[in-house]
Amino acid sequence: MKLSKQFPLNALRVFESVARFGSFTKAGDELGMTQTAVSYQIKLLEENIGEPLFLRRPRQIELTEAGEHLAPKVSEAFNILIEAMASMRKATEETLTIHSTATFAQQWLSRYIGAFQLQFPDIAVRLVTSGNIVDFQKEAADVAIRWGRGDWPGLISHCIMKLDFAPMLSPKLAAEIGGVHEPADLLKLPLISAGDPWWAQWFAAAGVKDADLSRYPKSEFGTQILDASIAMAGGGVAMLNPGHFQEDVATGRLYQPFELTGNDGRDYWLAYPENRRNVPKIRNFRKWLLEKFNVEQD
Amino acid sequence: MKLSKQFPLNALRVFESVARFGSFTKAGDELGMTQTAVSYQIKLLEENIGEPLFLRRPRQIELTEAGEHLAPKVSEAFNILIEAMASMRKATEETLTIHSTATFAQQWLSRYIGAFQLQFPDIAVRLVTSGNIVDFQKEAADVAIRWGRGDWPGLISHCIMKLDFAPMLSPKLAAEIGGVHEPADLLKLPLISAGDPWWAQWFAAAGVKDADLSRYPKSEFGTQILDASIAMAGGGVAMLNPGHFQEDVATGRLYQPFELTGNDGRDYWLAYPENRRNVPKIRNFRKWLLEKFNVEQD
DNA sequence: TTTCATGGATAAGTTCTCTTTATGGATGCA
DNA sequence: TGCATCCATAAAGAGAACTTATCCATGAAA
Repeated sequence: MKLSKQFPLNALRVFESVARFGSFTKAGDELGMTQTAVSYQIKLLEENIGEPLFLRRPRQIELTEAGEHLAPKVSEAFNILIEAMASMRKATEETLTIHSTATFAQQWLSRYIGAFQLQFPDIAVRLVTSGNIVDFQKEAADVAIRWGRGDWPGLISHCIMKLDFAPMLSPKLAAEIGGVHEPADLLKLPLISAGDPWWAQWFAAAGVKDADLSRYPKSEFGTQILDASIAMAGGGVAMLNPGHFQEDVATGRLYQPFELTGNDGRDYWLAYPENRRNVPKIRNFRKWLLEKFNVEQD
Repeated sequence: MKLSKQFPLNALRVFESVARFGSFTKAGDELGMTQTAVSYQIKLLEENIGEPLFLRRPRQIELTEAGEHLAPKVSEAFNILIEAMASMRKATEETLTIHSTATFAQQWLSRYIGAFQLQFPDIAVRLVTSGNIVDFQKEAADVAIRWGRGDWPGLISHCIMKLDFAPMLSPKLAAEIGGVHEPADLLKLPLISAGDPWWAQWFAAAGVKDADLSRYPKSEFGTQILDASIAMAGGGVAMLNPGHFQEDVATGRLYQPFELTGNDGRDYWLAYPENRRNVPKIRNFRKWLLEKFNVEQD
C-alpha cells in the first residue's frame, strides 16, 4: 500500500490551510494549486477519516464538529514541521563548510578568513581539515580546497595557487655546513620526508643525477606544516611550497637557497559541486577567494 | 509547483521512521515499502534541505549533526498528527450516527435503542431526526432509516417494516357518531392531513368511489406522530401505519375500524453506503435491527 | 582466504496519485 | 435577470513514487 494511502499527509496539509482560510479557493492559492485539487484532497481526507470535515454551505464552508476538533492539532503539528525545516534550511544556507588541507588552512585561511567574515557577517564559517579528498555526496561540505589536477568530475574547480616546491631549511642549519651553494650540498643534510617523490623530481631538475635518497628515513608527516616545523627547528631540509611559506622566508625562519622550483602538474584548487555553483554563500566565497589570489573570474 | 516539492512531507515521514530504527530496511518494513523507496525518499529530503542527514557507514547508518537536530522535532510533529488522526478515527468508529424519520425514532427506536446500547456498550449512539433524505456524502451519517422504495443508488437497503396505512381515530370519536361501520362513515369526520394521497388511495381500495377530499383543510403536519396525537385527542381521523401504532391501538388510545390497509409501494428501510457495509458499528447495528424485525439476514 | 549475509545505492520501467482543464450547479448581489 | 463567487464532478495527462533487478561494500563465518 502506498504511504500516502495509509496516512494522507498531503491531504492534512491542505486541510490545515483550508481550515485556516475557510475557503478551498484561497487555500489553493496559498498552496499553489487549483481549487479542484484542494477539493480532491479534502474529499480524500474525509473518506479516510470516515466523516465530513466541512459543511458545504452556499458560498462558504464551515468546519464540522469533527473538523473543529482536528484543525488545531494539525495546525500545531505543521507549525513544528515548518519551523524545524526552516531552521534547518537557514542553518545550511548561512553556514559555509570549507574542507581544506591542513597546510592551506593553517598557512593561508587562518590568516585571511577573518576578512571574509567581516565582509559577510551573515555567513558562519565551519572549517574542516582532513587528509582525505572530500566526497560532496556524503559529507556536508560546501567547498573544498585541495591539490590535484582540477579534473574532478561533477565539480567546478578554480586553480588558486601553483603547488610549486623547493627545498627549505633554517638559515642556521645552512650556516652550520658553511652555506648551501649548490643543490648537491643539500644531500649533506637530513632530508625530511625523503620518500616524497618531489625530492627526486627536484634533484633531477637541478641536475643532481645520482642523488641516493634511499638512505634517509622514510618518515612521512603527511602535511607540509609538520615538515616545515621540523625544518624551522633545524631538523633538516624540507620540500615546501614557497607560496605557503613566503612569510616564513621573509622573516628569516626559513631559507630557500635556490630559486628553482618543481611542479608535478598538481596545484591548489578551489572546488565545489557544479549544481551548487549559484548558492549564495558559495558564490560569495568563490568571488572573495579568487579576488584574493587575483584569479580571473568567469 | 507540486505540493510535495515545496515541502516533502512523505519524505519527512520516512525520515522519522529511519531515524527511529537507524535503518533504511527496517523503516521500509514498518512503512510497507521497499528499502529502495526509503533510499529514494531520504535522498529527496537531503536534496531539499541541502545537506546529508545520515552518514552511510558500512553496515549501518548514523544521523549527521543536521539529522540529529531535525529528528526530534519531526518525531514530535508526527506524534501529534498520528494521535489526532487516531482519536478522530476512534471517535467515528465508536459513534453510530443514525438518521431517522421522527416517527420511527419516537415510536420504535426510543423504545428499543436502550437494548442496543446494553448489548454494545462501546458504541455511542447519536440519533438525528430530520425530514430530509440524508445525503451520506455530505453528512456524518452512518445509517439511515427512511421510507421509500429501497432503490437508492450506492446504498444497501434492508426493508424492515411494511409502510401500510389505515385510518385510525380515537374510540371516543367513533362512538360519538354511533360507531364506524363502513368506510364511508369516516367521511363524516374531519380527515387529518387530508391532502395526503394515501387517503384517496385507501378510499379507492375500500370501494368508496366519490370521496371528495377537497373540502377538508389542506394542513400537512409532516410526521405521523403529529397526526396521531391529533387523532388521539379526538381531533379527527388520521391515516397511520399500524406497525407503528399497534401499542396505541392495543391500549385503546387509538382505534382502527377496518383491517384494510393501503400500501403505495414505499416501505421502511434501513440504508447505509455500500462501501461501508463492513464497518463494525454498522454491521452490528444492522444485525441487531434486522433480528428485531425478524428480517432474513444475508 | 573465501564465502555468505547484511545493508545501502543505482537504473529502468511501471503504476496510479495528483493535478489541470473544462464544465455545471447553487447562491447572493446588483 | 444577469453576473460573480464558490464548490463539485468528469476526463485526461503528467510525473512522482514505487518496484524489480542488480551491484557494491563490509563484516562475519567457514
